[in-house]
Amino acid sequence: MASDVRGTNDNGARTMPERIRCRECPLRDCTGLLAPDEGQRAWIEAFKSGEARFARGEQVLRQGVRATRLHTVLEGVLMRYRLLEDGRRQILNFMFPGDFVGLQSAFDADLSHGIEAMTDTLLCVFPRDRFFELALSHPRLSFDLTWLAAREEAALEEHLVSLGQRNAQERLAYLAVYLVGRASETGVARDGVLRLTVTQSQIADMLGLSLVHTNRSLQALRRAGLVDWTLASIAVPDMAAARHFAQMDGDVLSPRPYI
Amino acid sequence: MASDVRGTNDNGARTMPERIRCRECPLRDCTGLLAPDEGQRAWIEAFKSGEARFARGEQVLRQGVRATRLHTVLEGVLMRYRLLEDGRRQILNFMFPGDFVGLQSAFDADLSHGIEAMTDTLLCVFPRDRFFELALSHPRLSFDLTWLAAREEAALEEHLVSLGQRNAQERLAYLAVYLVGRASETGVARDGVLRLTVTQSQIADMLGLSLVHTNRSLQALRRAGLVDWTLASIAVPDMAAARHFAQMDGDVLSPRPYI
DNA sequence: GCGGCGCCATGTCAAATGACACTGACCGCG
DNA sequence: CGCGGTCAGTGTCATTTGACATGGCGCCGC
Repeated sequence: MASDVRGTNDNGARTMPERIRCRECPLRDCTGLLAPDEGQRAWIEAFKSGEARFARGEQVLRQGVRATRLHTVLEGVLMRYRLLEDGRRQILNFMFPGDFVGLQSAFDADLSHGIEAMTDTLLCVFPRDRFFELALSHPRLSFDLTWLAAREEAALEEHLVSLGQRNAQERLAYLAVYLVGRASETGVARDGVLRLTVTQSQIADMLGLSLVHTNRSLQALRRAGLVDWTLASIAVPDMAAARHFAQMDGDVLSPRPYI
Repeated sequence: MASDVRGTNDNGARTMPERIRCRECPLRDCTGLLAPDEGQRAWIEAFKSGEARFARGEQVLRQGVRATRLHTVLEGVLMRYRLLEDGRRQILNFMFPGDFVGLQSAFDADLSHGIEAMTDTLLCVFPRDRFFELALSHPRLSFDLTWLAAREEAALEEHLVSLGQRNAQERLAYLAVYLVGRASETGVARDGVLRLTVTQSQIADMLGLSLVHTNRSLQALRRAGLVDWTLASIAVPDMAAARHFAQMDGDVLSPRPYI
């Protein structure tokens, strides 16, 4: 990777001039994603300003600052979180390949959340300045963004149901199913196993549980054979059973567009 | 109202032929809203198919069915909720004048949530069929929808932070501040008092608390002088104090566009 | 090999929250 | 007027969840 370095952005991450052509986009063959047609690809290619890499643990966007870039995840997994003044942290969602990162910063002044890489990550970079222009001149693009925003909204709603109505074990089962599902869609996981390093502290901060209680509840789920979640991987041996345990109704997955 | 009845939709609500011209839209002078310009107004007027009224307690859209209409709230307050199979209910958000109702149904098959009127309500009705066509031919409209979706997303994130990180009293204070704020923006409340009938059971279902605990925590807040929330009204005597108590940082309110 | 660090695990106790049963106020209705 | 329904409020007790303290284990740098 070191040989790729051509510059450094404000976060210290490696930024590279555009190298991947959209027609060779790593997302193009992903089963869960709906590749843009040739016309759209041309607009996107014109919009794209380059790529950026981040290592696990690095901050992609910081809460409270005004971002100048928009991103699409090409490879890797990220998380979006919100910090309270006294240090409490709420993880809002996880982002997988194809997700559009930073829509909020396209509209708003300061970012109300931060974004951190959970794995080494490759992002497609767009300049914020041209977003307006592009969205207004390319309705299809704008439409797809609306679609993505609606999807994200639906995911947040699910999380909200979890935090509001499910107990600790149900939340954990829900989150495991959600993550493995998202990862499978996007080619990051297969066979109900997701190799991703998530600490129990991150799980706790996502689900509104204490660290200790998260630990105990994870063990209970493991003993029950529903979810086997270790530091480096999430395994859901029986998806249907886990979904039923967490009271998740069938949510139909339609392929997502991406920018 | 009875004299206005011209037809009945599948929910039993009164539907009327279009009577309000967009240029006389009740939203046009609302301080928190950004009225469309003349060009946009023309598209919207062409898109609009009529109006609908609902009384408090009526279901506007039912969870699990495919909706055929999209709405903009003209007058009144609604709530969006999600039911689990065993009867648990999570209230996801409240909708105020200017909000676009049913974006999800523009994309997805079945609705993952229901919508219920909290007050008597007047909605602007759009046919779902033409949504695609219109969004693709009018980028500005599509752009505004993205904007609205991003806003809704931000609200859900706030709620998520509440459920995940705040204790019962903080949640209640947060919700009171949120509701009074939204209502003030949209002209429904003034002077930190919102006259809106919300039962403690609804509050509990929004905040993931039991009914009893909601009751006790409300009383504690009342004794502390932070929030006075009764069946028919929500009063926040000192907004700054309540915001601080709930650890809400300043969120800047920019006027919302509407369709 | 040693110390420090990050993470998981566990024991004990306390606090927050929920379940259940009941009361009283209010209101619309016949 | 009584009746049933809805809703706020309370008392008591159970359960869930959190706080704090501690130990173990693998990893890494020195």
